[in-house]
Amino acid sequence: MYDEAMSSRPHVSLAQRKRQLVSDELTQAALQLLAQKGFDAVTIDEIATAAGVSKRTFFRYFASKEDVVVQFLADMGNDIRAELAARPTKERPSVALQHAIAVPLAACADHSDRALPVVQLILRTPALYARFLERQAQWRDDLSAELVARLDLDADTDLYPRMAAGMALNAFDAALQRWSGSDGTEDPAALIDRAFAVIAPALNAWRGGKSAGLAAPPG
Amino acid sequence: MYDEAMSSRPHVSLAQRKRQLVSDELTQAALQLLAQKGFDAVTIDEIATAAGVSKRTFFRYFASKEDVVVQFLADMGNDIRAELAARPTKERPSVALQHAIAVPLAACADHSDRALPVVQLILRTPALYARFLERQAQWRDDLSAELVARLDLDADTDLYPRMAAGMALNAFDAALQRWSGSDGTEDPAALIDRAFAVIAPALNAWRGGKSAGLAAPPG
DNA sequence: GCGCGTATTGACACTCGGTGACAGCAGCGA
DNA sequence: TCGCTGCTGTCACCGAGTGTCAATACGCGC
Repeated sequence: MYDEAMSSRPHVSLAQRKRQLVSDELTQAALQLLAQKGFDAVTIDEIATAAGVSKRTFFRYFASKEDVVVQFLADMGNDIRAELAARPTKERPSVALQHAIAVPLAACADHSDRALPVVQLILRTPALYARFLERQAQWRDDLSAELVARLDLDADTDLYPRMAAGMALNAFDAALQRWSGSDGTEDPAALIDRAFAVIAPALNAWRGGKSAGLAAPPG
Repeated sequence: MYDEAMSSRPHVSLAQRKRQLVSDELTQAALQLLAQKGFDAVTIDEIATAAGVSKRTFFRYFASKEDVVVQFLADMGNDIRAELAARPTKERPSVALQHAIAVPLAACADHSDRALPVVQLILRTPALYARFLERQAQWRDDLSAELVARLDLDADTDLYPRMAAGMALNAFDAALQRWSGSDGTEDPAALIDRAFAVIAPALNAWRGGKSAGLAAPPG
């Protein structure tokens, strides 16, 4: 994801690039084997051997078998939060959240040749899907915290940020499932549009602050 | 959960009750040990031995270590869908869904002496939470199907049922987390009320048929 | 009461995911 | 060149989960 090779940083000293190389090799070998033979039919020994390292080394790079796959989409969580943080503070939550979701998703869909098989593998493999959902829960907490900061809310009492983050990720999930189910045919941006059309009334109906004031969101 | 012992069914022949007994013993032993020592610190051998059976027998009753715990809340999914199906067809989705969530949750909170520790264990243990989310995803699909039936929608094109089910379970999850975090102090019904107050605008803004509503938020 | 099919169980062996410990080896600065 | 550091492979190990098999207990027809 990060293209450090381009900028001629002096301190990516050999060892670091070596490490990155092993990691990439491992990821590539894992994704290929898993997508080809199915999650349960591939042992970690196979993956490691295919990447030219030992099983022990595999676990020095990834915490679990699920991790290799889910890690592939891991950065998206950070991207979503970063995207939200980058939106104008005054922007309505629905718009900010929609962009925060849509941009990384579009970026993912842009390399659909690599991303689509991974997404399909995740959505079809219960163990992977469970881990994916677990990670989404972390994203939800992150997004919620970001919303609390943006809107100056009280996280301990207000249910809005958590629900809003949940709804946004719900839209993300639905779009991802449709996109994967259509083998990449359907347009992710359009799907996100439609999903947010459903949840927008709730996102925008929020009444700011602790007071039960009816102040409409800035628009 | 099911009280078959009361009705004098002739065909609950000994073997069946024996099986139920072992299952209960296993569940009880597992929940006690896991809540006491933590999920990872307890081996299946311990649980099985505590219940007076072999490790092999444990796996004849539960598919995994996570399953013993999550199974304890498994029926709630069916209850939620049944509750939704039992609501008047003409009732607004927000009201029907709120009842469908609130009733089983209240039933759960009624035996908080048993349920609370289990819920806290699940929410605090990543592996368990992941499995719980996985199960919730199934509930979401079930609820979605029920909504499609109730509202006579087209499941293949309309994102509303899936999003609505997701939002409802989002409310469920948020309420559960608050309830667990407050050690059972907060009132689940009130939490559900507040959560549904957030999502209701979206649930009610649905416009029947295939036309996707892109209207501005109410107000 | 007696034999027989069926279901349940414990014991054993095995695979695989995952971890700790240790020794060997490459890079890099003094 | 020495020594330090980080990465690696090997080995031993534990626990989750599964297949197999013999033994046992239940239910049923006789």
